[in-house]
Amino acid sequence: MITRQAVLERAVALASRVGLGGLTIGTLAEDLDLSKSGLFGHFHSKEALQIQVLEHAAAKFVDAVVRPALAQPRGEPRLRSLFERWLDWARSSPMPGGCLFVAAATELDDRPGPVRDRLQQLQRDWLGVIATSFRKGMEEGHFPADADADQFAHDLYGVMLAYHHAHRLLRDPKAEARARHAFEALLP
Amino acid sequence: MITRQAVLERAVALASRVGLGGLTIGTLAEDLDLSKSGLFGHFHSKEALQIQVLEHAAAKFVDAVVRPALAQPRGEPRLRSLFERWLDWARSSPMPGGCLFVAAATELDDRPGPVRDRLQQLQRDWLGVIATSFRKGMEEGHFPADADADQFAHDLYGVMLAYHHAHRLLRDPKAEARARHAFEALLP
DNA sequence: ACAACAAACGAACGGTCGTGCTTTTTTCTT
DNA sequence: AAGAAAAAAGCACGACCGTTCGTTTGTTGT
Repeated sequence: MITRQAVLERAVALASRVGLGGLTIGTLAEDLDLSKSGLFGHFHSKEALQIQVLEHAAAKFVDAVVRPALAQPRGEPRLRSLFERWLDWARSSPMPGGCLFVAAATELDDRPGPVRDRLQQLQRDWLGVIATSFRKGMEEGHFPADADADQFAHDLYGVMLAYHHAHRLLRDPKAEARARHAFEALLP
Repeated sequence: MITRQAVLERAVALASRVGLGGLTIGTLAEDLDLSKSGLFGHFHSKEALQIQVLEHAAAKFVDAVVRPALAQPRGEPRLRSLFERWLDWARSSPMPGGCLFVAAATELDDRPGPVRDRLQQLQRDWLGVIATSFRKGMEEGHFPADADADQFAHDLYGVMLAYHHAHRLLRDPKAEARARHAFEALLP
């Protein structure tokens, strides 16, 4: 018997390469040495599978990026940790095709439905984590009191997206250095 | 008879919504009131269609963004024009699903082949246009002499990607204001 | 030992995919 | 107006899609 966790683990890896839409029940089943119908029984529709893939990836993301960063001192060190751990995440072996959320964002941005809705919320949450961290930094006096935390979160995510683009599509060896440079320039 | 230009026009619009992979010969044919095989005859494989869609979109991009901006005075005004026209482009009616290149970038970043190669080159060219414009600005004395033009191009594209994400996935009404704010903060 | 249960299977369904063939229709040239 | 060339249509193919169904297998509880 195969555990649901193991299925989702493989599914996340696969979806990071081919997208949530390109993730197919047949190939995923074959990948797990399972019959199509046997796998299908675990979830009861492809849409349900996609959503659970998102949830699983989100849980992994919290474990790999958010929670460890929260262990850092609030303010700038915590923000820096969030950023560095996101870079690791986007290159980590369980995500061989790059960050699943980045791929899904452009894939689903025009396809209404529960999957898109869930992704939207997850991304809002992520931006919220960044903005909240920044606000804590303002309270600590690390950043000017009139700074805009939501704008910072937006801009920082832009740095991450630019890294993803340079690293994965352009295969630019300088991508990481560029991202770090952009991060430093962003801190007020 | 239907002109190749008209076919590609629709194909670009369709692909901007469903991606280059999601663009299907059947739906495109139906969309054009054409038989599948009749349409297929124009191109001789799906891959060829995808590449020509990229080429057509690139030609439109040059017309809508690059060429008009080159008519502006070199340096900062030209960069500003590039940026503003890119914002228009990403919202323009012929691209109802957002910028095709942004969608294709995450879709193809893990799928080797001629389509990916072509897209890679087009994106390098685009970053090159930005960097060159920035260098002209340095010559004009608009920017510090020790600035890094390639880094600027990378960062500016990050601003654009963040806008795309906020506007299209999150449907954030402030996306445009955020993008403009980020642009101003980026200019050295 | 036996019954209850869930997990996995194999086969099949209606669809759609990309891609070849052959035939009809339209367009262009003389 | 006639014939050549190009465009579109029609049809069929094998492959894969998500999904359903009935059956087999293996585990668990009594």
